[in-house]
Amino acid sequence: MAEDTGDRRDLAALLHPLFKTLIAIERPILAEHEVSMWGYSVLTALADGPARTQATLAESIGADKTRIIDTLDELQQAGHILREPDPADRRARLLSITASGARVRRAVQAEIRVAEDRLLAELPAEDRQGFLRALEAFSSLSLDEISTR
Amino acid sequence: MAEDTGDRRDLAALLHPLFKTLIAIERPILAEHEVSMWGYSVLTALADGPARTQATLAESIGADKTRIIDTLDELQQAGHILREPDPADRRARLLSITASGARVRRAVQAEIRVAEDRLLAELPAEDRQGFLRALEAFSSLSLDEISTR
DNA sequence: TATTGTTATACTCTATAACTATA
DNA sequence: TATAGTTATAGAGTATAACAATA
Repeated sequence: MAEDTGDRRDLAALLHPLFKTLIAIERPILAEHEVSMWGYSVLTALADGPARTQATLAESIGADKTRIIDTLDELQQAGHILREPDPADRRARLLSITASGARVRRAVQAEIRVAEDRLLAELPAEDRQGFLRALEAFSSLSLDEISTR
Repeated sequence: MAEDTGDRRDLAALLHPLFKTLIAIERPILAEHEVSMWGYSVLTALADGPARTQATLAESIGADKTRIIDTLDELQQAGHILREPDPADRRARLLSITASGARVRRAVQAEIRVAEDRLLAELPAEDRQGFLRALEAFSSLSLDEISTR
């Protein structure tokens, strides 16, 4: 059986151009729909269900609670999210996605998907499969724990 | 044959935590050897051969010529690179790696490799192979052209 | 006049701490 | 006093333009 002890460049160095390419693919699509990267991230999180506080929402997308405030302001002003004080604890803000927000998120994701598929089509089919499976496998790992071990 | 038209998250979103993990793996190793991320990148580029100008070196590692100047200062002061005016064109600086620089680069890369292998070991063997092969395949693509098409 | 390297400046992101309002 | 949200500030990283030396 072949093992992976051969020569290769650092994974970060290999991944970096790919990552930059993916960001470059997303940027114009997001701009066209007038949503920021963080805004899209928030919409994606809220599409799975409402959030009870801004802090938990921030944490779920790997952001700081102070960093998403402008994002929430924008999304609210655009009518993409609801953001209302929790009657049970008026310190907290209940966050949920609106029909408009859901529509934008779906449109953005669909366009990103098309562009990504065009990129993946450059790969041999078997490598493409392996790549996607490995990404799924990684995403089910708890990378935070691993890196600080 | 199974095609990859199933549901999945955006590739950038899938890649981001992995990329962050890889950076987190590299950071303490680089710190221990007192080299910055850009410094390591420069050493890696020069390990393949000298550079005729700073601008071409910068471009080869995806940086701006103005951005690597402090890095080159540090590497030179640490004795990791040689940086001397080209006798044939005294505007340009000939850049090459020293024995010390090569030693540091090898040590850093070896340690990074060990840590990365530990991470990859969390994946099923077949996914690991597919992942590495896909990365190699991507790196031989001209991603810059693709993203701006 | 063009090119190489350098410096200066501004702009974006991010991290931290301090503040307010509720509890 | 503790917590949720907000604001202010500073720092790192980056991009751009202007500058000095050489061609």
